[in-house]
Amino acid sequence: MTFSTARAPTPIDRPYVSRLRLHAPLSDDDLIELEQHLARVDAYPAGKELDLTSAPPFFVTSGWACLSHSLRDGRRQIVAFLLPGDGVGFDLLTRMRPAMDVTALTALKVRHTNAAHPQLSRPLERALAGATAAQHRRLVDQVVRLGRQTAYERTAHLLLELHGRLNAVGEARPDGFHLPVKQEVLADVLGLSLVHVNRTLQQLRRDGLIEMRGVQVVLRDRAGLEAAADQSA
Amino acid sequence: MTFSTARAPTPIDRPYVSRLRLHAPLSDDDLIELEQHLARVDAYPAGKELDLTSAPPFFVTSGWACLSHSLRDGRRQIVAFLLPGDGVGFDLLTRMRPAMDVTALTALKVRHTNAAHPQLSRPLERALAGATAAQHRRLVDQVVRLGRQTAYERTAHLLLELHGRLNAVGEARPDGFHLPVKQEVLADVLGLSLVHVNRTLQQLRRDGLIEMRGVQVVLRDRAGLEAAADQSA
DNA sequence: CGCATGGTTGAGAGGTCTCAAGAAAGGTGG
DNA sequence: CCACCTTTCTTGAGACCTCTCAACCATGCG
Repeated sequence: MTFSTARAPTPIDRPYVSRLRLHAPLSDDDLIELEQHLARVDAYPAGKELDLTSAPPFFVTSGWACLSHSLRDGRRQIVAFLLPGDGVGFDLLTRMRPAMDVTALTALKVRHTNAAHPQLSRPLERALAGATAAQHRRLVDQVVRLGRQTAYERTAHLLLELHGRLNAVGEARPDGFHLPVKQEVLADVLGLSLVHVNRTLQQLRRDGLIEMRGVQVVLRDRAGLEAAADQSA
Repeated sequence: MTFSTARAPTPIDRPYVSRLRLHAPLSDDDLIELEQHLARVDAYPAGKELDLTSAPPFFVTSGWACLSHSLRDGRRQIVAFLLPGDGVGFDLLTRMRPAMDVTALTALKVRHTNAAHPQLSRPLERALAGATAAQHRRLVDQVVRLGRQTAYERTAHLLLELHGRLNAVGEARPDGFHLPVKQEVLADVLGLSLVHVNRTLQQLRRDGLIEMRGVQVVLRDRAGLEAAADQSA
């Protein structure tokens, strides 16, 4: 993956473009401007914790990361997944330092802005604000999942969320996606134990809602999943 | 409660001033400017749902409200409490409309800005951003509570959060505060059943951590509560 | 081939839920 | 000021969901 050409960015190489375009139309000029604000590329191995204290905002260009908080006794809650195309450090939530860890869940590549507060054009700002709003909406979803849904419902809902997000940046198949994290990580997102995540996934499989071949997830019955995920008022 | 005098605002009448001053120093001129942006006062009875679709941002001046989401089958999750001094609609989170309800939990008074996007001075903007950041931090706390803490821990943590927030706007005693909501509401915030909230509060009482005389909560053993609330990494 | 890692299974314990009823508190009209 | 009614809190008992502990299996890799 290379970032040397500023023109004609392709969605594949630039997931953040796909992501931003969901929230506001961006002209070629906007994209060129965006590229000019982007500089340094960093890569991290899976498991590496990122230090955000002094780093400018960045976009995830490939791989998965997470925002998490750990309790004294080792319990960990993943607050949000950071997927390709996601911006980190642009908003107050992801710039929040104290007591929040950002960890690479897989091999991770990120692309930093060259300034802490890049001065962006209106459309870019609007797109970024839209992406931030979407992130906040997902955080609310996460609260509802953890507070009021069963393991089965939570899992169905999360799988749908992940598929939707990956699909938006061209990283999903129409009916499935690559899930590159251990069940332990799913447990930490879902607020469940590893064992129960395993059993819940099996139940979803037995019910014909999903299929899992290794790290590949197939959403076999989307309507069923959506019914299980509930969450609509 | 009157809002007619623009000068010499007192923290009691203007909880949002206390709140904002936590996050940035504000001069008298800043406060005068703020007052000029504030207009209409609305009052709502307990239980009333607020319509944010077309309303400009506002501050809660007295009473409690909440941001919540309900599932089809009636389960409700309160995402955040809105206490006196809290701003609503200034940031992306609380401006978020679809599928989020804002409900008055007690008799409520709010003070609207007269514009949807008031143009504020630097210090005011900084203070508002700080308040928003604090709100996001609390949302993360909420995720951790719901995902990884026991009923006992959640409850202790919430009581400390509420005391801290009320204290910051002068609505708490040093060792306690007025808790104007039913246990059912606490249940919906804590992701627990009403019955279990009741039992958990009793356990906290039996352990000598708190005291509850009607709606008055006394934090009898702050160190014990903090230990129980854990959540520090 | 053997180890390491991650997934799967079983069994029992524990936390939390639901249902249901009884006590306390608060408000209202006589 | 009391009687009554409603709301809220409290308590009990059993069911259920999820957890922990502890193996065992599958896969991949040196």
